[in-house]
Amino acid sequence: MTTPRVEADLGWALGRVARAHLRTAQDVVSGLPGGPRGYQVLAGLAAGPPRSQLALARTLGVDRTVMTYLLDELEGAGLVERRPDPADRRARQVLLTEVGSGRLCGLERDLRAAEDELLAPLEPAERDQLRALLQRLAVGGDAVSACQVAAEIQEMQADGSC
Amino acid sequence: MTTPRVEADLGWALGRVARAHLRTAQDVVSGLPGGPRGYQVLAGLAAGPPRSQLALARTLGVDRTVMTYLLDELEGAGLVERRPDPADRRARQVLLTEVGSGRLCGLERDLRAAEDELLAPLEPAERDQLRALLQRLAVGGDAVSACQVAAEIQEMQADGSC
DNA sequence: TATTGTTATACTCTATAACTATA
DNA sequence: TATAGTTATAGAGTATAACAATA
Repeated sequence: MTTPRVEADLGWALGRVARAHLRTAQDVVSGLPGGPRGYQVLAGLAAGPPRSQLALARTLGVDRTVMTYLLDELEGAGLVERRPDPADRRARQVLLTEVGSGRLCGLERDLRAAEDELLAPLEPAERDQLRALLQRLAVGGDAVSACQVAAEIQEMQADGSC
Repeated sequence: MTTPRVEADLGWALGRVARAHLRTAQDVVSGLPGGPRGYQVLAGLAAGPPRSQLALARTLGVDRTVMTYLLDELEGAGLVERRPDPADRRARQVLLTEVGSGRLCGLERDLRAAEDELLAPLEPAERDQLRALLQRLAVGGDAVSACQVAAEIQEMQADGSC
């Protein structure tokens, strides 16, 4: 054995890849309020019914206090809109504005390109494998949800909706 | 489309999985100086020639100033040892102590078990796939290095060295 | 002049608790 | 009593610059 054993560690590999992706994403979304997190908020709002701040925070894996700051910035930039939830006056619905929707489309394209560069060491089929495996883990291993997500990605690409 | 589009995002999936792994690792290595980072230092020292603090910092992807604090703690706990490099009096060689080596073995076993739980949604073959793909990306896509790492993992497990 | 390791400082994130207004 | 959102504060983690010793 000549190589340090840490390279066999899943946590080490995950950390390195995640950090590398974060650096890439930061470059791509530079200027966007909230950085990569801000992008994820926009993506979390797209293609679905309006969501509460709390629901959004949970999908993104951040505290609800962080969501307040993020949305303050994004709303200030005119990318999202907060409106009271008619069904529950404690909650607020968050929506993507026209501007935000357009911005999201461009960012998704740029990010996809940057990611392909990041995944360059892998064959195209392997990249899809990695995406699929990580998605299944991230959605909680629920095979049905994972399958649904995969179908929607294809749909999205076929649509040309973005 | 009913599910938020963020779930199709690689950065989102990577982030969620990496955070989940970090939480798991923090539980497992609780009490170890430096937490998961401290474990990675120990793993980085195992099965190789003594390494300088800077080399170690680079593999772990942290600043060299962080390495100083980490090693202060680990050395204080008697897990590693710093000695002057006879070939370069600016540098210091970092070595695993007997205690550190033993501690590492136990931690590796516990971590492996915890990781299997984390990867439970995937079939055994898929877990290996994911590990392999992430490793190849993390070592920089160098297929030779990646292959070497994979061989060493098998060797390690066959060895029963830990 | 560049590099290794150390120290001190500042900045960014994150976690926590407290507060309001609703349910 | 519990929940959604906000605000303020403290802590961890990280980045930066400056320094001494050596190459």
